[in-house]
Amino acid sequence: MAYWLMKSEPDELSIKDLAKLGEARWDGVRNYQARNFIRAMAVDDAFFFYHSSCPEPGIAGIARITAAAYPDPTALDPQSHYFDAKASTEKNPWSAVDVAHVETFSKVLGLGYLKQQSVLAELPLVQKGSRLSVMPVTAEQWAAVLALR
DNA sequence: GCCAACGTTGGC
DNA sequence: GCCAACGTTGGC
Repeated sequence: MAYWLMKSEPDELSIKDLAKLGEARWDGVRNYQARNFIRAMAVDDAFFFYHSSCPEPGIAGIARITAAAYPDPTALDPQSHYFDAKASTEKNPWSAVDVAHVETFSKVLGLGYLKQQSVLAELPLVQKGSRLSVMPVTAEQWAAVLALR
């Protein structure tokens, strides 16, 4: 089992939204590096749910993968914000996974706080200029963040 | 709203 | 293949 971190704008999907829904499709990833990580995910992999572009950026909880990567339908939907005119049913370069809520942290672990943790120094999230929205997390990093809850 | 940093596009 | 211009991300 592998560990990951994925960013979501809480205006679009927050950890509370996911808790209410139980399960959701994680779509709209439009970056090849992030997509490759999406494709490497397996059912029951866990990930940190990160809130980005919001008043309190940080890790808000945990979710898990319930369906491995499949073609992202939003790329084919002209009504979607994530529509990609170059994508087709036969050739859709984008992938989505299904996810389920596991845990909402009692407090958001803020980005500034995470940056203070030396054990997380290698995590792209805390590195200057990194905009990667899906990234792998090592077992050591995973355990370290759990201990901060 | 600002802006640094990155990714993508497209001319050559 | 290079690289300038542009668009996007995301913290502040």
